[in-house]
Amino acid sequence: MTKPQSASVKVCKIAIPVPLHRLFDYLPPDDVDSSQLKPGIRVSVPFGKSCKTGVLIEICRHSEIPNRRLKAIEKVLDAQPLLSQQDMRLLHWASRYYHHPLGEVMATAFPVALRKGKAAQGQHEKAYCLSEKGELVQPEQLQRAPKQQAMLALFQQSSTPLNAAALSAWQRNWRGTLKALRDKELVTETRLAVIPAPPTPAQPTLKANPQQQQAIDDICAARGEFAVFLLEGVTGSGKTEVYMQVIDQVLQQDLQILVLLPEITLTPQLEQRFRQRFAAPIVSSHSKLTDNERLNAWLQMQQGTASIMLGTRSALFTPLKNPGLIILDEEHDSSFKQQEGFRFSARDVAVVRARNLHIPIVLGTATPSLESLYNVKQKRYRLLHLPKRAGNAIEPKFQLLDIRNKKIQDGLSDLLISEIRKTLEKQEQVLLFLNRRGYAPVQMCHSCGYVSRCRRCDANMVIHYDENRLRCHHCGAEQSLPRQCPACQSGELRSIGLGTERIEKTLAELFAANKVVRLDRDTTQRKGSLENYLQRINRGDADIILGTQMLAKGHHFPNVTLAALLDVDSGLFSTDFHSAEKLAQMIVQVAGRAGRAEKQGKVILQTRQPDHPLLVTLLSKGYQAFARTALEERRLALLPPFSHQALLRVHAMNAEAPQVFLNAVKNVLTAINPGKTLVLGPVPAPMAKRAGQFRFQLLLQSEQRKELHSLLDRLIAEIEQIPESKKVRWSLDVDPVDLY
DNA sequence: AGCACGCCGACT
DNA sequence: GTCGGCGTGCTC
Repeated sequence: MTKPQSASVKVCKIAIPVPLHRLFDYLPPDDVDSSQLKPGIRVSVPFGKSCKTGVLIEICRHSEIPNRRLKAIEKVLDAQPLLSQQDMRLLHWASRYYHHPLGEVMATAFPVALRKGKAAQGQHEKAYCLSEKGELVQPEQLQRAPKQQAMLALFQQSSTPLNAAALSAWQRNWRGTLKALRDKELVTETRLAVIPAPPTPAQPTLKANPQQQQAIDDICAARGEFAVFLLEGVTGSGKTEVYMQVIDQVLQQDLQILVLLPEITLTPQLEQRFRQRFAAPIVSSHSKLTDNERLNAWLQMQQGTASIMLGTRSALFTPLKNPGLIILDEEHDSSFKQQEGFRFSARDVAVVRARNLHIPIVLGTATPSLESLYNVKQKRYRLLHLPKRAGNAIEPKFQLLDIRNKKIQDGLSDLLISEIRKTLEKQEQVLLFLNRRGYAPVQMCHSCGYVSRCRRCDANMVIHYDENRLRCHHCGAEQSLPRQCPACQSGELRSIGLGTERIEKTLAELFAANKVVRLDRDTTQRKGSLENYLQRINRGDADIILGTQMLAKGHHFPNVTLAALLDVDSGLFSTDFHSAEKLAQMIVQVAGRAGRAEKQGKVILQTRQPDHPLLVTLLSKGYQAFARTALEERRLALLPPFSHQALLRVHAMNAEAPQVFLNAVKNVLTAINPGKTLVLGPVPAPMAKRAGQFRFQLLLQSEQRKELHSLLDRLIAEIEQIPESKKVRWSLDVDPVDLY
């Protein structure tokens, strides 16, 4: 039985996570009192053939859609909105600023469990412990089942119940073994309390040096008001200590702290330090946790039962019952910018969030982004500078190693090899950095020149000898490694270029007596394996550490005294104007890994461009000087931050459609453009074909942010009218950081 | 983005 | 004769 529809029927505007720039109208559910329909609650609605979880935005009297076509909300999921009005405002702002559909923006504020419509209730996490029987059984009694034997021993050694995360860290396929032990009633299931056990006694705070104290005082003086601090300090300058002492004071006011970090790899380390220090509930949120773990963490911050959250980019929108402070560490790191879908910058949105909440935010880094330095110049951010701590590590010595016309074996020059040997003889560790994984980026036939290209991308397949496969790093396509040239059937296939896997094999030959550890996405894919490697390295159970990006991200390797970047040149010649900044940050960050104790470190950069101004300025005058020069270049070229950009990206299966569409867009733009905004393109994307899709882009640039944004508003309305838009998929990237 | 509908090639 | 390829269109 349905209610008679009176003239005063209300219409609910729902934000649904689909890439469409509009809200969807629904009738209120017939069994629910309208007082329960508060903006911000989640609702389940029929959408097309399926059901989706959306957020109620507003209730109005009328709909543009004829009433008889309206469907009713199926279910109200929340009694109260889970997000505060301020956070809803922030999401509306982000949707407008990034010109991204509100439904998708709203969805990113919720953990996956809530996006799927789960109730906003904490889930007690499953854990396992020994049964009474299990405590008595000797593992040796399970002779015919070595895996069960090992797991039983693990339980007998552990003083606490083990959860899924702990078991995964122990072994990848633990579920089968666990089931066998539970069937034998040696292990039983328990539930872990949501709130962690009473924390360990807090460690005493260290005595801050004068500069640290100044920073702490400045930040604390801004409590309860909006202020942005750029905390610049090289590795070893004691940034974390500043964070912790400020956090301590915020905790004393019973306020919460949100700490954002670039990658999950850093979270466990910092979490451990925080747990030793604070007698306050700490939760973390990153992609290696299960949906329920992340839901629990989110709810505990929302309800105020946890005081500190450590999380990655997606933790930015975690609701805070009593917000007190936001800390964003490694602010220069480009992983704070989401690179698909809702392409937001967690750093920039975090600043806006702090402003809305009237709380301070601290951006920490050893290598500030040019945008942040510019904001300091504009007096929008306050700079706090921590010099290197006296008595701590000595500045590493840089050496530009000119490898032109030098003998070089798989990317390692003779001079570098002898430096490595010298370091190893002193029982010290070596760190080698190459930002390319796999064995070699190209496989080529020596007799006919055939190259193994990806069928779906404008890219070559990368050789992975370890798995005996060819892989495309852009679409994930793979095939087994051919033994013969597929084109001419000759056996002369060669590996061209370098990857970490190849260097690893060369190092194993050159330094057969030493242990080499390779850290890249291929070797650290498994949960907990990076932590295992890092422990190994710090135990001294590794002599040469070789790896990609992830090496440059803040890990402490106290015994490394030689760091080398095997190929800096590939970073020098990119079309993207950000690349110089990224390379400089990378060099400084890698250098930060070397020589941290009393031993002076050495940093070697292999290059065929020893006179390149970027390298010369950076090495002779330091990062600050480099940044000044780079900013001046941006100013002269009117590039960001001296102008503002938005990139319209388009892709389609059809090769012509993207360009045809963008030409039409350009025509529209010339008609509505007030004149000062530059329209550059359309041009093919740097990788014109990727995963079978043809890609084009159009860049808009303006000195006035307002002008750019009002143009984008009008453009989006017009785009939907362009007939060609139906044949392509398009998206906007506001403040793009890389043009891929 | 999903998802269904719809019209043309290689299979039982 | 059908299964299924992806071009097209729609979602309140």
